[in-house]
Amino acid sequence: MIALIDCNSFYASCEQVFRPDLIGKPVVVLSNNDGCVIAANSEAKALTQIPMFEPVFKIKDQLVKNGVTFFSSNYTLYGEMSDRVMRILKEFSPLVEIYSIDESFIDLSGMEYQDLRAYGIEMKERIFKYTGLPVGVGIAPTKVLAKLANRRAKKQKEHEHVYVIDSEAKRIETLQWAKIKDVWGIGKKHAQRIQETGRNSAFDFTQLPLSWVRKQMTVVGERTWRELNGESCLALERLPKPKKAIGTAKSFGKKLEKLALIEEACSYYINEVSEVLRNQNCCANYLQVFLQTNYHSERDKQYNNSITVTLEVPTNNTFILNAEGKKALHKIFKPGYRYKKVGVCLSGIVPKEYVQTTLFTTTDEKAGLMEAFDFINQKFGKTTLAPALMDTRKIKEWELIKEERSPRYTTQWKELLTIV
DNA sequence: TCTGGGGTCCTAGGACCC
DNA sequence: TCTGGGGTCCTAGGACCC
Repeated sequence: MIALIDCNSFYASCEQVFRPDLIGKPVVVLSNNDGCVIAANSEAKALTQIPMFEPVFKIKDQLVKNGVTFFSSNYTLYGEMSDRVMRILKEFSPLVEIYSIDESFIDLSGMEYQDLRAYGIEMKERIFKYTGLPVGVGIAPTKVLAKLANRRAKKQKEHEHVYVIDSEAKRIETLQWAKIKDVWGIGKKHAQRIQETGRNSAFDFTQLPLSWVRKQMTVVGERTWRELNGESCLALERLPKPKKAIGTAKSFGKKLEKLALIEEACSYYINEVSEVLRNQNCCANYLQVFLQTNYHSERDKQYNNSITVTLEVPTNNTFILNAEGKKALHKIFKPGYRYKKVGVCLSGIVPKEYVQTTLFTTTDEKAGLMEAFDFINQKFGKTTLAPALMDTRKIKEWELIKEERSPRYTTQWKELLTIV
């Protein structure tokens, strides 16, 4: 058996833990630049029918009128709260697959004859007691069914956030209850294609011939079909897989026209992704840089371009990547546009030990430099050392807007919760 | 005025090899 | 008259996830 534990309205719940005055009140969390709604607690959902990813400017009046509290996203806080939850889950099973910031699959094999519902309730209660975060628990023989069980736990009040599929009758009942679009792995397009055949529930989907599923939905759809039918196809992953691509791209706080400012943002991103790459003990073969104007705007002239640089020797060296990134950016930059976003992406990722050098280059003589660089930044703070291009001395004109960010209660001494 | 960010996997088709 | 068979690698595009 497999359990799926996920946190209810995770970001909003994290904010409420440190703001008990908001318990029972509507709370939403906004995306970077306070652009869209990315999380809403049940009170907020009930009150205003807020569609996720709705641009904030369109609904701000409505939110204010209904007394909704909004927060800018505070990923430092959410990441650390997530760690706490995952650590508690490890007390319940030796095999925990962290699937996302707010959910994990855990292995319960060998426990089939225990009272799994009681075990699920114990998880839920212990997590709430230690972290203040509410979670839902779904337990079933396969991952896809565990996802559905979790959904049922959350949607049907009488289950009190824990639901176990431990019999054929419960499996069928749950499949009949679930809509096809609610199944994990079936998105908008496939749901539509399935509904066009006159099938609406997850159960109906399991009755479709496998040949049809395979043809329309590839092997991915076939696995979903089998998992729903009780055949496990998706194993739990003990270790996180190394990343195949590492990228970052963020919208600027305001539109930018000057190359120098875009260059600065680009170097920040390269600094970030190369650090992630080094933590994975890898090097990258390719560096992609892209640049975009605001495609929502009808008034602005549009321009999007990207360029992929093949590095002479795979590297994770911030300075080499920065120099290459700058050259690439100069190639695609065109003056006269109001730019919205710059992004970088490292790919062709290989383990450090496998790097193939050229005939005329020796292995990186300055390898120790990056180690020292990371060590110092870890000890004294993120950008204690940084490429000059980043110019960390001044206020960043391109920086994200986060007007309503809560304190980083759990990671910054200066931002600890104070009780008056 | 204002619209997020970071990923994965699969397939078809082209180009190429012997 | 009649033109094989078995592969690999790469990329773009589609679909999905949180």
